[in-house]
Amino acid sequence: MKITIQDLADHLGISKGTVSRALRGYADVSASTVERVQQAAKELGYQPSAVAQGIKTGLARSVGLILLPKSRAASRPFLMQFINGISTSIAKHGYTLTVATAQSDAEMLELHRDLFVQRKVDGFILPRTMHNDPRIQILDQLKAPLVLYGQTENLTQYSWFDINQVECFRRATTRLLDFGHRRLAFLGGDAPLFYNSLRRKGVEFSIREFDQEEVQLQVFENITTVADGLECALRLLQSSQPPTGFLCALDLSALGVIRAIKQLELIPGEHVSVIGYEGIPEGEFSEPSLTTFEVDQYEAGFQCGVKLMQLIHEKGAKVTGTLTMAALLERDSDGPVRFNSSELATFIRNRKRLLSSQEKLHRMTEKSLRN
Amino acid sequence: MKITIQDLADHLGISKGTVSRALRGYADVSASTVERVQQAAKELGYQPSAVAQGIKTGLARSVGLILLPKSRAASRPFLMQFINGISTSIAKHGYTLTVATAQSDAEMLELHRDLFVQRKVDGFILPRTMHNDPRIQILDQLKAPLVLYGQTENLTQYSWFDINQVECFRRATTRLLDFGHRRLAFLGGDAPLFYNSLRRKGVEFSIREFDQEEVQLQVFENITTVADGLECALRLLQSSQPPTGFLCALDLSALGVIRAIKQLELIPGEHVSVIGYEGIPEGEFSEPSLTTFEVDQYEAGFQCGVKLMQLIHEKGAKVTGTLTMAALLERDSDGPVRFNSSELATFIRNRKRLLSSQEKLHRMTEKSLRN
DNA sequence: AAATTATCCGAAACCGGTTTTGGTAATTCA
DNA sequence: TGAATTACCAAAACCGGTTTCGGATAATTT
Repeated sequence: MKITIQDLADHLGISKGTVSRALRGYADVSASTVERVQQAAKELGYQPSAVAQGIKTGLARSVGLILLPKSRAASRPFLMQFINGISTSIAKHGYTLTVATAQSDAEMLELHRDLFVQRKVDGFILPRTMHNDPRIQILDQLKAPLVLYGQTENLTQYSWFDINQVECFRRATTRLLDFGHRRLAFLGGDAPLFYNSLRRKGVEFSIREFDQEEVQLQVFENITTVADGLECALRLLQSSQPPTGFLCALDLSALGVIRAIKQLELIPGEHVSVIGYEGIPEGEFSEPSLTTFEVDQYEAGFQCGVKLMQLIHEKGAKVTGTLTMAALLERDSDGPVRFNSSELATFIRNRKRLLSSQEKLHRMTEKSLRN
Repeated sequence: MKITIQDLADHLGISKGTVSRALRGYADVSASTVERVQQAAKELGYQPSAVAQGIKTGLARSVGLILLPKSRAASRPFLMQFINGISTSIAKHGYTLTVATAQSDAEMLELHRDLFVQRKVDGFILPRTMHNDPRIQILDQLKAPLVLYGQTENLTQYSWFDINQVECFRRATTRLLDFGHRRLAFLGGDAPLFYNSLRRKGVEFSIREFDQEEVQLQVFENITTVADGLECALRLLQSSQPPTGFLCALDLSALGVIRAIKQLELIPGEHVSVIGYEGIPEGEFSEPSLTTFEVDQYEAGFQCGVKLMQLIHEKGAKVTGTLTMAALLERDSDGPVRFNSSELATFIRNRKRLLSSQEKLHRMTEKSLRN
């Protein structure tokens, strides 16, 4: 069924070495022979086995991407686009993407080692970089080419691609400060991941630049889901000194904050401001729509793929780092401060007290409308 | 750097054939030699090259999954879990998952052919089955093992896994009918995909079973996003005979419908009922929470992987089909009918007229609360 | 003790390619 | 016209494994 190079050679009455050299573009094959071979290859549908090629070249023509789907619920909305970017860029070199999942950190490290030692992949893309990322240590030992999606320590030794998240959060924070907010909360994401400290750093930079002592910042970590954001914001807003502005490391937690604000009968973007990061589609349709930074995950994957191809193919290629900016989507979940923290606290307390009377009013309205 | 079987043989002072037979568990190797070889392999970190193994066995030990990320915005929230399921089940056989993306239907078909002919994969998992799926035709010609995630024509010839979507939508529809809804809308998804006709069929089955003539159904297709659902529902609800119950092929469009209902100042689950399908996380946190069917994408991927491994490894393995049920999450977006279609139409018209007066009232309330 | 059988392993063939080597025929050059 | 290139291709080695084959040794059987 599957046609081999020997079949093709027999069919043409020439040696398989010549067939190979013809297809690989060696100079010592006559133009006419090259023509005949290519023609026959097309007719018979011959394509060399990547497996057999790999044995001599030492390359598997595949790059590895290992994912850690911690909880079953964890959905990564942009995985598709990230994969698409990688796949598109490496396809130009005849490469494919090998994806595997690990259920624990230990298994993840083992998988990296095994895939490379078994020569199933020629290199790796490492998403979600951690502090002192253990994957890097292992792959360094094996001298495996790698590209980081995200930053880490010792950045000059590796190729990497990242969004300038420090700058994003500096800008987001300055935006809220310019709006007049003085009491802010930063809801950080996964603490062990490097991005988290970058985003936090951006917030702190901005506040330091602003150098007005009255600015206050509360920092939280591991707020990664809508539920987390909802719970955290509810608690903060009902405290004696609620923040009037929320900087969220993740859109998901920002959506939770918006929900909390609405749950307290406040208006997001008016009474309390929220800014997210990532640009998930739900942010566009939430009420109000979410001010956030739009990250182009396709581009991220594409660039990582390009860099990895360089490392693998260009001998003596130097490692490169790239930092790009995400676009700020100025939408409706933030705006000029209306109450300062104390006023907001009072407002929320009163709201609560009068909630029942308002409900009564609302029910009256309902009834009058129905009749 | 990388240690080969020859290195290992030299180190032990035996032939590489014996090393190979020892590691592959042949009977004609003494227990002591097997022990020595395994020990040395572990010490030296030897693992056979999958590439070199593949040339003799003819297997790449990888399965293909080709994705079509039509638009850049298309996020598949459950891709991660689906991949996780596949990867986990095939890892038991030493297999990995090769993922590639195509930008057009033609490129997708080409990719299937190329990956198999180049022996980069031993078989495929085909998600999102279509009517007369062209992928199947191509892979049949190549005699490539395949497993469908979803159904299609000629089902007895292939291994497949699917949710019983007919039954899900039959149940959802009967639920609305039992709630007293008599005017229904079905918002279908991607028309060319097979699932769409199944879900519609379930709705129609239920209505036929119910055999009351006064039940009316409107059917729409290609409603795949929140925006689509919002737009479609807004239009329908403002018509002269609005549906009181919406059956949505996708959670995303159901969320759009909920938004439309709220936009018209109606209460989802009271004035209008909505049922979705898929179980995306946002459905749990929407207001009201979305009644929907929860699909276990991990399990789907896992079963597809298991079936494909059977086809590849068990000679003469028979194809198998599996149909499972998704769990109905009874949440708050549906309930007993309150108005029939005509009443609802009147209600919506009046609402609109009185909206300004209500707003006035609302602003008054606001003011009184603030003071 | 001789013949037979098991046990174990080395040697070699093989998988499907790539790359090197070497030889023949056609050209070019002196 | 003879020598030196050049152009082209067959043959063979090689990549890192697996698998077959056959032989030497040890263990049984007769």
